Amino acid sequence: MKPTVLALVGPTGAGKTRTAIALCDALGAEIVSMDSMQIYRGMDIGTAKPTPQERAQAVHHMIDVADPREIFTVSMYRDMAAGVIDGILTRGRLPILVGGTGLYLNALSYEMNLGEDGANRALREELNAIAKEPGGPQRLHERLQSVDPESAARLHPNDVRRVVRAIEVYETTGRPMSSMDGDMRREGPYRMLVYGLSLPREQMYARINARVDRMMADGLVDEVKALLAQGVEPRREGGAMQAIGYKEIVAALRGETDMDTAVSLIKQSSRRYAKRQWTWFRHDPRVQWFDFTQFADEQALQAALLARIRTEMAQHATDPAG
RNA sequence: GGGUAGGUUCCCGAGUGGCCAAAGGGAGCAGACUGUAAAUCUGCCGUCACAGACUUCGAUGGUUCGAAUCCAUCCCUGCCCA
Repeated sequence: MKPTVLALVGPTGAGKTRTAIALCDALGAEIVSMDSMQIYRGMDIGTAKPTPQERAQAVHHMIDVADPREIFTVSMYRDMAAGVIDGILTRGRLPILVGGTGLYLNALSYEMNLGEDGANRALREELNAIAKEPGGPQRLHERLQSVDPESAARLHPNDVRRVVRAIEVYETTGRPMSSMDGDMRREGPYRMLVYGLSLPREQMYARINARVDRMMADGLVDEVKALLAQGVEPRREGGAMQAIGYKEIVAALRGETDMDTAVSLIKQSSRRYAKRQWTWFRHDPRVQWFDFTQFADEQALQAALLARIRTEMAQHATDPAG
């Protein structure tokens, strides 16, 4: 019988952090953060990382485990988080995945073929160089077409990143990525119970805007300065500085925009990000949604969520097919 | 009061007689997503009974087979002179 793992997902600002903490005591659970940016040390304000006080209320994992000067990837996340989850289970506790990075949830949910071959950096750079030439994206797409027509048909020629990765997979494994589809869809080692927190679009956007203002008041600019002083590269593709709230402040610090513009850009990207998360999770059939407007207050929602979790865990325990 | 530059679809901004529902960008909306994922990519974007029709380019009137584009008057805005 696969061990049960809980997941609490939803767009930014939906209240995942607080709700998860409230759940932990009652369930004997430990939080495994599922956030691609809270991973990095020194990025606290802009990522809305749980505060020290919050972290004292429940055990948190997968926060501050990466150096912002390094690039932390999905597969690294998957490997490290899997170890953490197994440790929690071994201690007889319940892991609860909390965060808004959909890809990370899937990496833990399915046997995604991430781990077999490391990124082929040299080849990737070579392909990326081709992509920058005029007509390059088209030529890359044609190249993929000749070795993996199925993936090529799936990918838009402008989707350079994915085209490059598909070529890379073929070149390094000798197998087209599309032939691995079956492997990648296979269920992973855990039985996932996924819950989603949501609220109406307007409220969500209003909360995001307010949260960004609070981040500025809390010293986001200084936080970014500290990261830069520490040697974090401001312009690298990938890694910490592509985080919303950080790249915009960097631009302002360099005088490319003024601070007011930066703040409104942060709000805007955050809203769009929330929309993308919403799109992602809404299309995940496993998610059971809890909308804040359907409950009198936060406590009522938490109580309902807790009741649902208990019911489903009990069912699972008695389900021989489980 | 005089001069001057202008008023274009949610915003910015092309367009100077037909090829214009009107380039391009932004915003917005929708979608995708398998080792960068808070990233990246895609589609839609005047209205409708949608292979067509209808209403738009400050307002009104005019020239013309035909106008966002030409003319007249008016309204408004920026700048300069008084």
